[in-house]
Amino acid sequence: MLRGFRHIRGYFKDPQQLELLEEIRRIIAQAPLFSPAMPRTGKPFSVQMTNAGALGWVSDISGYRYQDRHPETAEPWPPLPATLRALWRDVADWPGDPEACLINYYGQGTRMGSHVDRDESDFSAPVVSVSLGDDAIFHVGGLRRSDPKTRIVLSSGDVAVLGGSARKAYHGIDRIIPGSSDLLTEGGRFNLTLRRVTTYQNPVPDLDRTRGT
DNA sequence: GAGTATCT
DNA sequence: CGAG
Repeated sequence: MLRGFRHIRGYFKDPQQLELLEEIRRIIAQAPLFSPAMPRTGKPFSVQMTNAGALGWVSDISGYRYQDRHPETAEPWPPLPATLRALWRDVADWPGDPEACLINYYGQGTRMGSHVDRDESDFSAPVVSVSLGDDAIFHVGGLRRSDPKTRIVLSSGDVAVLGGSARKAYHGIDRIIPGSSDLLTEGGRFNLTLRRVTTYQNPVPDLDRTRGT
C-alpha cells in the first residue's frame, strides 16, 4: 500500500452516525438513488448512487463525468451537509472546500471493482470517505492495477483518507458483510466520498494583513 | 481525452 | 483472488 492512506476507526460515534444517516435520507428524498452504467457497454453497476454538493459524479453509456445536475431529475444536487464539510476541514489537510459528495449504496451482494478516482482536475486534494451501515471488505493497492493489495474492514463510522501518492491508488470494495450493523433498517451500507473536482487557486496573499502596519 | 468503478 |  502507498503512503497517504489513512484509516480512522470510529471517527463518528453512534449519535453522529444517526445524524449523518438522516442527512443522507434527506438528500435521497431530493436526489433519488440511480443506477449508473458502464461507458460504452451500458452494463449497470451493482451499487446505486446519488450526490450532494456543487458537482456530482455520474456514469452512463457515454462516459464518466462530473455534472451539476441529477441525471434523471435534472435538478441541482442538494447542498453538501455541514457535518461533512467539518470532517473535510478536520482531516483533508488541504486549503479548499470539497465540491462533491458521492453517495454509494451497497446492498447485499454488491461490490465495486478495483479502480482509481481520476475524473477530477485536482489530484493534490485527498478523497475522504465515510462508511455507514454494514462492514465492508475494502482493498487498496498501488498505482498499477496489478500491484499487491492490502485488505481492511471498513465499519460504520470509520473514515478513510486517500491522499498523497495513495490518491491515485487502485482501490475497491470486495464485499459487504450482511447483518454486521443495525444502523440501516434496510441493511447494506452507505459510503460517502468527499472530493475536490476543479483546481484550487491559492488565495492571493493579503499584503495589508501580512505586512502588519 | 476517453475510460477496466463493467466483466471473466 | 489475481490478472487482464
